Amino acid sequence: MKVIFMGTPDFSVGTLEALIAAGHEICLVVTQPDKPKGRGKEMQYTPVKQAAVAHGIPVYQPIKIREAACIQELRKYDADIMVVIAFGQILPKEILDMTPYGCVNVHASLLPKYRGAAPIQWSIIDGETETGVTTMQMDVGLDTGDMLLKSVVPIEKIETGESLHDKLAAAGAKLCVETLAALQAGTVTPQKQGEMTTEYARMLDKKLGNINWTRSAAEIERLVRGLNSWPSAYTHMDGKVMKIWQADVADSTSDAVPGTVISVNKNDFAVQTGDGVLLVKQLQMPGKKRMDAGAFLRGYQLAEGIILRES
RNA sequence: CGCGGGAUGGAGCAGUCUGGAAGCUCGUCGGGCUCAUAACCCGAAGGUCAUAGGUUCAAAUCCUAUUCCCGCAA
Repeated sequence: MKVIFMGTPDFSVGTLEALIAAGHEICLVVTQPDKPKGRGKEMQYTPVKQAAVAHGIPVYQPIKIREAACIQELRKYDADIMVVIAFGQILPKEILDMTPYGCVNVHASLLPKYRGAAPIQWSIIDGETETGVTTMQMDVGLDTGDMLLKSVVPIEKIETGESLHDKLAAAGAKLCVETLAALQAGTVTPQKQGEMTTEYARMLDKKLGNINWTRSAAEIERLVRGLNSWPSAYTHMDGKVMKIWQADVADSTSDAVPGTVISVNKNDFAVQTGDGVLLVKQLQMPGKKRMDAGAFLRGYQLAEGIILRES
């Protein structure tokens, strides 16, 4: 089919490539405007733009897609369908209705659960045992469109936000190709999501990673995994930010106040939480690389009894 | 030119301000002790102190340039 593809981050790239590989004609790629990024504040292409350029596909980067001029621009391509995946802007009804097959969205959860911006990480933080990807026929609501196909992905015990992101991106790419084929063949029946009250997976921000030690060790461990590798969970030691990249829940406990380092071992150290003890396995200090707790302890000689705080 | 930290045996760090013998906690290898050990004791190997210049009697340390890594902010 003749496809207009809309997407921005890494998550979208696999699907774009899969559509190309499946033989669809991508007549236009729409992505967010380039922004200064990184340490030098250099302008950088979005991951989707990089891929599009590599494939020689025209790129369109509107600041506001809902403006009339932008809508006119899209009309010129006379596409059969639009595929939208993590684009980052809300599409107006005019665009949703523009093509014969409408707009298909790939969402990284089993709808209607985890609608919204950060379904991947929240499914880990909440302790779900499985998640997946869903394709839907977009409507004006946020992730409320009728569902087309689903693919289930289990969440492993050691799953991180990043590892799950990669799995779902791959699953989404595959499912999107299948969805287009099914739409074209007319073998798929859109299914209502229902009006169940569902919580939106709100956008991640840095503050979310600030560990509240009065939570349970199990919750903190899930937070650490879910926010790895972005934006990361962290706490403060001696006024410095300590990012925690990997941790385990220990069986032991103590009556120390939450946040207290209750024991320092050879390859990790134990922190009292509101419920249970967390073993810190891998961490990072400002200006330093990620390192195993064992390596950290050799250089820093952490003292038992020190208290980790939220600020 | 957004702000800032860093580069020292295999790992993590100290030493740099106030130039003058390469240090600490580990790891590795050998030996010892032990029923045994990730524990303990003894010993050993291993570093052009990121790179290139400069100052000096003398540079990890001071000056200049370069490369690479990272935190914040966006």
